[in-house]
Formats: sequence, structure tokens, C-alpha cells
Amino acid sequence: MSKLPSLKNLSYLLALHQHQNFNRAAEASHVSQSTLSSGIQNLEEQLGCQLIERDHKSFLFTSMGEQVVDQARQILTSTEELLNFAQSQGKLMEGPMRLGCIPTIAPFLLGDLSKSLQRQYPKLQLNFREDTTSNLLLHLRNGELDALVLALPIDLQGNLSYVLGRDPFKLVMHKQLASDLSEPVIYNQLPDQSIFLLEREHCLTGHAVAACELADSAKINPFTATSLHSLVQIADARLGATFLPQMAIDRGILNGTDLVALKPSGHQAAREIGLVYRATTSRRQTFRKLAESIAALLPEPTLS
Amino acid sequence: MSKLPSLKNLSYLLALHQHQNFNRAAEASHVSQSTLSSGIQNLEEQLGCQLIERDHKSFLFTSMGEQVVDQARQILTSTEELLNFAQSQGKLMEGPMRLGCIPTIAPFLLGDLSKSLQRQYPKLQLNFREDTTSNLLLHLRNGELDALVLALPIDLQGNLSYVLGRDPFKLVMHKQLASDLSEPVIYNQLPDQSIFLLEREHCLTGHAVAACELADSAKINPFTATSLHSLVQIADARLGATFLPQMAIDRGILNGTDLVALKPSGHQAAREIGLVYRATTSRRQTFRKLAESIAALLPEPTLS
DNA sequence: CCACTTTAATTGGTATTACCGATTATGATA
DNA sequence: TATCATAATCGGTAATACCAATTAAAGTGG
Repeated sequence: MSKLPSLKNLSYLLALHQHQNFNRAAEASHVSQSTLSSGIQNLEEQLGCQLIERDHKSFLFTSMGEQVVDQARQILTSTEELLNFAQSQGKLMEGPMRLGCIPTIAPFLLGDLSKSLQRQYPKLQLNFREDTTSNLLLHLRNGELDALVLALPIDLQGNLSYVLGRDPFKLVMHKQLASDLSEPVIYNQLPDQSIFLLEREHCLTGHAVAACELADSAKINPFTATSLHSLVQIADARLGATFLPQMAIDRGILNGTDLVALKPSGHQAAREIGLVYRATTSRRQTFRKLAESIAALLPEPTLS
Repeated sequence: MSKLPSLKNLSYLLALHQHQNFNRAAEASHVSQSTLSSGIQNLEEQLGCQLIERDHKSFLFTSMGEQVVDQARQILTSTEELLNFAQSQGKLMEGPMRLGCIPTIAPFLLGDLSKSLQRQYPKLQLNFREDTTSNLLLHLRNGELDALVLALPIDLQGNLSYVLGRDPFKLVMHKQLASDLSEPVIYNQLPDQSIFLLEREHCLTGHAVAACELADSAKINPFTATSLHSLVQIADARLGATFLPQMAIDRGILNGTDLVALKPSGHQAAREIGLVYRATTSRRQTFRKLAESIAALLPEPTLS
């Protein structure tokens, strides 16, 4: 059995990969350039393979090097988690917690969540980041985030998840347009191109189309909005209807408008909200408690 | 940011946990007892918490210590995998591969699989271990095994899997008992207590009951067998019928008997065979190729 | 064409620490 | 009480991690 590589050298490799420059990587690692340089060479020797190609002035990560970086990132993330876990004495709901959330949930959840967690767990240091599902998953892998609040179903890519609850979709339109409709609304009563949705990168779009059985795309307007608030504007201007999640409506997104929220057809016209975290975590218990806190704030909690 | 624990010290902790004795753990780690002792103390200082309670003669792992051991095992397994991966130059299907398999698959797969892999990938060093699903999953976590061939569905516990294919269940009985039955066999034509199954710890039992919609437990004989070959003996002695997977029949388990295999009722009377591996692995590509090789040997390959 | 800058590798010296063998302290056992 | 087994401690040594300074090579600007 050959000698294990040192975590320090692996972290040097990560820093080099991030900064693509020995000096800056060394600075970021709080060591001298020579230390980092020999650390990398050391690592290459221990692993028995070339990680970077040097061409006398600059360098390039080999394909092998890239793969080692990926694996090393995972190892270091786990180790840092272990350290955090141990240093907080294994106490639940303490220490830093970096939470990612998608834009169609964040504005209607994080305010209340922040308040409720502060009150229940004052030692928990919350940090939020709002981004798309795929970006959040990348940051989760990198160890830059600890857990994500997402709309399911998605490809979990080996992560674990709790299902927190359901968030029903409502069909929202101006009250004058809605006057001669009965619930649940059958879509072919609506004119073509009268339904407005978000841009494609928002998973809400796909989930709404699927959940509300909106296969007939002729009803969908090709113009796409960038936020739920834009959709509200569009609907309030009587340009058409849209789908909004119950969470947003509960938090008053329709206040000051002349819009009404109708029950759409579709057997289960709702999205599921889930909490996603790394399979390698050492804080399962904390995530469980976090899941309970979040579920309590959802329209239809179904923690599992 | 505090200093990361060293992998060496973590491995000392694992050795100590395994041997429950400083001297033996030190010997197994190829260091002196004093080195290991101070290594552990060092680790406790870095982690800022007590890992073992010393009572002047013996010691006991604290709950914290146990949890650190679990996480450390995962970290060290990942690191060893990285080392293997790098040292084999990242080549696919090379180096050691420790494969676990359940007893209701192993005898009917591993022979052919071994031959086929030897021919296709002569540099792959295969090792097999046969055990129950839950034991195999433990060994996978520990890093003692690299991948498992199991019957799905199971709780993956954060591992990843490929579905390799379907393995239909057949209702097997003596040809005289079968003479006045028509396929697919409706179970209430059978006498009570006439169906024999394996012991509870074999997942085949549960899967067969579920897949063949055998909810009516009055038909199931309370005597349980310990192997498929025992079931064949029982059926051949005209004591009753049993369920056997197609794989076993294809490999000739009924040869030399007077048994016939009938199609059971039940919409999808089959089990799925899957390959399970750690989410933290660095050998996904290798497992993919392995999955292809295994799938090719199944009755109904459906790799996904 | 030549200073000047930037880059990564190399060198030599120093401080750290990893490790061992020996010793000690403490229960358990005979 | 003597002996044994165990884990912690101690003192010395070998290994190595690290830095500052230097070198080598390749751009850059005048």
C-alpha cells in the first residue's frame, strides 16, 4: 500500500486549479510560491502521474489533473465538514449553514425562514444564495453550499433529499377575464397564446406544464418573463393568464392587483419542494431539523 | 480557517476503532504505539473535541468519536480510490475490483461474468464476495467493496446505481401438479400453504411476493428454505410450488428434475438487477463498462 | 536590441514535527 | 505482593515543510 497524498497538497492543487497561477494560488493558500510548487510536484510523484503539463512559462492541467481536482474537491469538502462538525461539538443547528434557493421560491420563503430559524436556533449562522437549479447543484458539489431548497423532481446526481411539501399551482388572471370560467379551469376555454410563463431556465416552467397537464402548447404565449413579478404585471395588464405557485400568492404577490387565482385542471396541479444535500455530509440530523422548519412554512407540508 | 486534520491521523483513528487496542492498532498501521497515541491526541486537539474516553486502563470511543470514525472512513476510502485511479493512469477496467453479489444471483452470474471479463479486460483483477444485501451495503460504505450486484428496488442509502435488466420470476412445480393449470397461473387454484419461499433475509422473498402480487399469504408455506437449491428439492419432492428467477433456470437449476416453470400472474412478475456503487467514486466510467458486461448476461437486459 | 517584468523551478538553510525507544503510571491478574 | 498489559509521556533524532533568495525562461515596452 503506497503512501496517501496529503490533504495539504490536494488543497494546493485545488488552489492552483482555481487561480491558474502559482503565485496567486500560493498567496491564497498562505504559503510561499516555492512551497506550493514543490507540493504539487510531491503530489504528482505520490500519485505516480502527471497532473499539469509545464511548457516553461505557463502550464495546463492534464485530463488526469482535472479528474484528480474533482475528486480532491470532494475529499476536501468532506474533511472540512468533518472539522466543522467536530468543532461545533456535533451540536445540531449550530455553526455556518449556506443555503441555496431557486428564484421562484426564495422571495416567498427566505424571509420567514430566516426569522423562524433565528428564533429557534440562534447559533445557526445562515447564508443564502439565489440561483438556478443547475448552478446551485454545482455549488453544492463544490462544497460552496451546504443544502438547497429546490422544486422537485430533478436529477439528484447522487445527492440526498427530503421532500418538504407540495406547493399548488394557481391559474391567475384578471377578474374580468375570469368572470365566465368555472373551476377547475379547462384550458381550451382560453384563447391561444394566452398563457404566459417564465424563461426556460426556470424549472417552474417545466414543472407547471407537467403538473397542470398543459400539453397543448398552442395556449402558451412565446414571450417568456424573467420573474414572477413580471408575470403578475402581464396578467394585471389583461394580456393573458399565468401560473403562480401558492407560496407566492400566500405572501401577497397579488396584493394591489385586480387578479384572481383559480384552481387549474390537472390531477395534481402542484410542485413539490425539497431540501437537497450531499450524500457525504456529516450533518444529516441538522438537515432533518432544517427540513422540519422549512416544511412548516409551506402551503401543504408533507415531510418525508 | 483552522488546520485540516491529517489523513494519517484519521487512519490511526480508524485502526484504533477496528482493533480497540493501541498496540495492535499501531502494529497494523506500521508505527509505534507512542506515535499512534500522540497521533490520536493530535487529532483530538485539531478537531477540538474528545474522541475517546480514557479510564486509565482501557478506553471507549465517545459518540462523537464514533461519528468522526464514520466520516473519516468515507474520506479515506475516497482518497484511496483517488490514489488507485491515478496510479492506474485513469485507465478504465484495470486494477482491483471488489464486487459483492447476493446469493440468489451469484451462482448464476459470477461464473459467466468472470469468464467474459477476463477475456475482455485481462488487466481487471476481480474479487467476489457473496452476502446479504444489507451486509454488502455495509461493506460498500466501508470501502471494502467497490460495487454490488443486487436485486432492486432497495434503499440505496445515497449510493448510485445502474439498472442492468429484468429477471422474470417463474412459478416452478412438479409436472404432475402442473398438468391441469393454465398460464399465467392464478394462485387461488393452488392449495393453501403450497408455495415455498426463502428465508426472510433474502430479498428475493420480498421481491417475489411484491412482483407476483402474492398478497394472499395463506398460500405461502411457513417453512422457509435457505437456498434456491433447497427450494428445487422441495418442489421436486412434490411438497409444493416455488418461485425461481429466470437466471437460475437458464443456468440449469432444474436439470435432472421433473419440474416445470410456468408463467405466474402479476403484471410485471420480475425482479430488476442493478449495479450499486458509491456516489463518491472516481471510477464511474469503469462501473459503466462493468454494467454493460453484466447486463449482456441477463435474461432481459435494459441498461439505464 | 536591450532593460524590465512575470512566471515557475531550484537551492540552501531553518524550524517544525513525525517518529522511535525507553520509561512511567495505572489497573488487572496471579 | 509481584507480574503483566496497557496507554501516556519523555528525550533525542531523522525527516520534511517551509521560506527567502536565486535562477531560468519567456514575454513586454521603449
